[in-house]
Amino acid sequence: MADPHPHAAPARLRSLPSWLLTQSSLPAHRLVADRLAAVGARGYHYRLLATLTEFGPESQANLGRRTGIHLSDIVAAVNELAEAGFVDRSPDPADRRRNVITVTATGRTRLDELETVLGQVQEELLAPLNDQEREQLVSLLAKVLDHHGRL
Amino acid sequence: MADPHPHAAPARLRSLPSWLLTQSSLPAHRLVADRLAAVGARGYHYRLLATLTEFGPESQANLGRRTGIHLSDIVAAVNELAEAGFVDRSPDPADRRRNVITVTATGRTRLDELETVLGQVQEELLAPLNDQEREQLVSLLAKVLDHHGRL
DNA sequence: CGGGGACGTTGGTGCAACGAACGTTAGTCG
DNA sequence: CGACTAACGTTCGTTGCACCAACGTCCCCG
Repeated sequence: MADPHPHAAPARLRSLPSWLLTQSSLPAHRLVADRLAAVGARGYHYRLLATLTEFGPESQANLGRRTGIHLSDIVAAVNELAEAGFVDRSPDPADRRRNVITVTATGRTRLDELETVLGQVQEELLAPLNDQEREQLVSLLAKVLDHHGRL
Repeated sequence: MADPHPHAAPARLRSLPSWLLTQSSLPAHRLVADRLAAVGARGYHYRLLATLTEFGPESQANLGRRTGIHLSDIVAAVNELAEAGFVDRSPDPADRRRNVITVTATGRTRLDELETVLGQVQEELLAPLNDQEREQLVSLLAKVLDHHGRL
């Protein structure tokens, strides 16, 4: 037996934050996408519904800024949500350039549904961490995220 | 002024580990890709060079397992590295299915070079974190990563 | 009232991860 | 020894997400 762990990653990578970050984002993303797909949703849907219920009706441009979703992708996602009856898209009477997006009652139900799914995903994703470690991770990542991009 | 922070992300997202992970992996990935591109390299190159210098010559399949890079992508990356003279690809006399990849002297120099670049990237990426926090982050992410996929 | 700038929409690009298929070679087991 | 299974390397193609470019519409301000 030459190497007891022929699959082990090199130490240089295992201590490289940027690598750890991008690598662990893969299972995270996959889990989220799969579980949401199982109920016919996408990550964008949750992001939008969550933002709308927290801040109230907003324009698509603002939704893009809050969620980090590109404007052109917002269009498609809102189309899907509107078609399913989860949100309402209506022109802003005060500014006819804008569309005002509003969550519907069934949209709020949908959000709850997705929230349950995502709760299970977090559990699966962070299984090896205890509660304190999870809080630490969230806090650390939030700091990093704040430092780049969004305020 | 209705909302002092029209760009702020909703609290639901800001406390959702899977979202924080995928979001913060974006600047990380972008920084790495850009800085490496500036010296004519890609993330794959560093991963491969680091693995080879740490474990010695290995087959492409094993490199794939260690680095998490898909076999078909290994081919292309090794082509690039070999063409630049950073690695040597030769058939394994003991097993003619395999290619044995070996780092060259200039390859080791190249690794040092990339390591310097990546060091600066980490600094930039983790700027808001102190040393202890960085260690925590690395430790937490390693746990998560170990739990999924690679041992 | 003219011009710069924001908004929404469409269509297309780039890239990393992944999947499928194939020829070749090793190891195994009747 | 002969057949079957599995691993390796290679090529080609696909997917999914973030992003860019261009356009028409409309607001606001000087």
